[in-house]
Amino acid sequence: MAQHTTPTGSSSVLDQCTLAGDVVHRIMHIAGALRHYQDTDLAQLGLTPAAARALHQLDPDHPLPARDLAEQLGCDRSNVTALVDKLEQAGLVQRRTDPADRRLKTLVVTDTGRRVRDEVHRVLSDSRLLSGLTQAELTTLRDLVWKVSDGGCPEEC
Amino acid sequence: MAQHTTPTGSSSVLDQCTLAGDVVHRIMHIAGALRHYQDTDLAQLGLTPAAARALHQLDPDHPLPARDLAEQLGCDRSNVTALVDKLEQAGLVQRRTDPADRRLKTLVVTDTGRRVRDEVHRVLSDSRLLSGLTQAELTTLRDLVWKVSDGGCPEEC
DNA sequence: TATTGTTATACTCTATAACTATA
DNA sequence: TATAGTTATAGAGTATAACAATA
Repeated sequence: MAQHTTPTGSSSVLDQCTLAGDVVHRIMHIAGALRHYQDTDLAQLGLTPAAARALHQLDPDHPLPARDLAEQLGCDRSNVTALVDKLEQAGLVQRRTDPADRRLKTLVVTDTGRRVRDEVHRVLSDSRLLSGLTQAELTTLRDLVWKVSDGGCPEEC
Repeated sequence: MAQHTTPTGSSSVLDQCTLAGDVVHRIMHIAGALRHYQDTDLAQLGLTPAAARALHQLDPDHPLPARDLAEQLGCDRSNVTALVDKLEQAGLVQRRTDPADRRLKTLVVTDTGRRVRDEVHRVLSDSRLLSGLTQAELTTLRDLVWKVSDGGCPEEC
């Protein structure tokens, strides 16, 4: 890290308490707690967080080339190799060379992988942290987070 | 990772669409996007994410022993050493041995550190992702996330 | 030539264990 | 003996660059 000199006249204003900034801080705090619970539970399934999320992204009914998994995970192709290595060694995924384009290796979820993936999904959907909200509050919160993440209509699900 | 055998009779039920589970997924998605923006902006300040968050935790007006910073960051003492090394090399923080207990080293934020910390705070409060919400929706969202994170009353801030 | 998957390599973040200097 | 900070080390995650096989 380089020696730091004073940036252009930054004010010392502490706008800690803007409404939106406060929401951002709280969301990050909640997400951190959620991730902590998730990672602990994923470890009990014998999976590292990244491997579990890779398995979760795979669709058992529509095998995917590794390139596409990398894109879905938002990481480089080179990382997928190690993740799939782990999943393959655990018997959850199989690599199959695509006969139509032998450069591609499609990732097939095994029967065991299917079951573990369901458990991973359960872990990633665990909502014990939201248990303090009423059903009405949950619905309101869902609509708001959907609006933020711009995911379309909640009814589609 | 160990060879995986079938766990106890797990159902193949796809409860992807429970209300609360959906909210959890969305929160994680939003938090990931927020973190992506934050880490990019923090890098432009010449700071790694962890170093920036360490600086952010420090109170310029109330120097803190490294042990307490570790606790606030939720990580081990041993990691704080490297983080503070970076901050000290960047001229943002100084280590001072506590004369009352020479085992302690208190972390003093320099004048430059104060200014950079303000910028870090601005980055961590950046709410461009929430710009699609009305003021009323923001207020509702704040109340809900406060209730989830059980942080007390919003008015205190 | 361009693309896929792989390998080699490096950096960040985090944890554990052992060491030191203080108390 | 107990605690604070440090060091050494290891694992996980992610990135870039170069390579072999294939298109």
